[in-house]
Amino acid sequence: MTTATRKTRPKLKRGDPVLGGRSKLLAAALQLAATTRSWASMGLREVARHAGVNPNTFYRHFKDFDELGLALIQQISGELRSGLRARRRNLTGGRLASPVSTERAQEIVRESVALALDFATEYGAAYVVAIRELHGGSPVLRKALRQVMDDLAIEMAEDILNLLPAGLLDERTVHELSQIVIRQMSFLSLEYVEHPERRDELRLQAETFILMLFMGAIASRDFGALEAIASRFSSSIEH
Amino acid sequence: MTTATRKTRPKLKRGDPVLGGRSKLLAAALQLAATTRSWASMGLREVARHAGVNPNTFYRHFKDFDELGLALIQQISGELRSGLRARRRNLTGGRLASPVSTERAQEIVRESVALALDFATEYGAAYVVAIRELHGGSPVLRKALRQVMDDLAIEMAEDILNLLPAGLLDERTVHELSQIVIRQMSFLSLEYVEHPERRDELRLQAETFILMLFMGAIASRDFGALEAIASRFSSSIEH
DNA sequence: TGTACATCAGTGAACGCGCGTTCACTGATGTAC
DNA sequence: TGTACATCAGTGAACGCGCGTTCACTGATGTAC
Repeated sequence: MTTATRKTRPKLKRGDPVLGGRSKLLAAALQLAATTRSWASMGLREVARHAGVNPNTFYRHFKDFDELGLALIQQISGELRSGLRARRRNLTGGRLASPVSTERAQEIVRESVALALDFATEYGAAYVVAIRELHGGSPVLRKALRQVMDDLAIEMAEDILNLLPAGLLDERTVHELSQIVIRQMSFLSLEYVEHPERRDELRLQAETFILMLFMGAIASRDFGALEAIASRFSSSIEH
Repeated sequence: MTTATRKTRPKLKRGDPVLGGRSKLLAAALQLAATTRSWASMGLREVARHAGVNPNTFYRHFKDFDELGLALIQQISGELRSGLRARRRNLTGGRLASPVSTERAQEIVRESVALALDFATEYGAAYVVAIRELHGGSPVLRKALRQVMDDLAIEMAEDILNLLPAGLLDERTVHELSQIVIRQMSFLSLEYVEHPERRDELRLQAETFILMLFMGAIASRDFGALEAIASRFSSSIEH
């Protein structure tokens, strides 16, 4: 062999960001998946190239792409949930009084939606990839991502149950509504990441949707009263 | 060259299904995309192999995969919409009277949800692929599929506007609600295609969701009445 | 009704390229004594 | 505190394979006259 010019793990100067091949690969895969095509269509060499790393380095850390994907999901969902938890403490200030003030409810919804959109800004690439792969090709990733969504829904349901006057809506209903809201918000967040200039429109749409859904749940406890409201707002034109 | 055994277009016997290479490729691509991986990760040769056709035949009909995908979308969305239109005529029997009967509304929702689920059964593979590629890798397909969803929402909004007592909800609101319902139903339909045994559960969830959403829209026209309902159902335990 | 010809829809062979994976190697880091 | 050694995280070269694409060809179908 000639005089060895073989590259090896480069010496770190003090203060350098410690980005080993593993982190580089994770970041490169996320970025590629977000900007280019789907997870399944990425190539090992392509990711390694973007990470500036030998293709072989992949095998040092991951068995296959699913494993890399799971690592990414674990990392980011962890950040996201701890971040959500921290910021949520600021806005849930004790249970709502009964009779519920619609204004106060609107305020809470507004803050929560803003929170969700802020996170979409912060984790744009991850959002895009996560929602794509939620329906995507790999069953392993799909399952993991559904779990993340379910966990979010469960936390949201807990918050709401703590917030609503006791007895107004039962636990099961609140959990189902939370799931629906989380799903819908994933749609809207994606739309927002792709078109940030439509923030206000999307924000308003989300707020209205959430309020209507919960109001409907409450109103459905008294069909009679609801029908009375409806008849007051219908024109008398019939046939 | 030896005695030519080169295959060519096989002679059709009368009564044979006329499945040219084009149709075979469309069917094979749909099936592969539904059962295996995502659109972007399919290969030309792979699809041709499944179609039992020379790889080259692909180029006789399509420039690339986007073109094949668009052809598929056009074909299936056409079938779906004309099918929907036909079956819908049976259930929209004139405008609802005012005061609205909650029972009659429930009935209509029930029939509509059943209709949607039936179509999901019929077009299972197409549903899976469509919803996957709605967030998928190809911008061309994504755009086309969103258009399909939007068109569905528009038709749904028209139906609802014809059904509701005039003046109860304005056009814009109904259209937004329809969009939300279509999105949510796409989620639930996918779940249904993957777990047909959960039909009843999913059906009920869909019906409840739709009713609550529209009831909420109606109830939100009178916050005062809504707050009154809420206070009647809240426990007196507060703090 | 025939006939000449263009177009269509298929074929097989061949190309070069990038891919995933394996191999043998190497220097830095961590650990037992 | 040194030292010997195992493990870790990286390297480059090489493999065989499947891929997309191009080429030249062919028989069936449609069309103009």
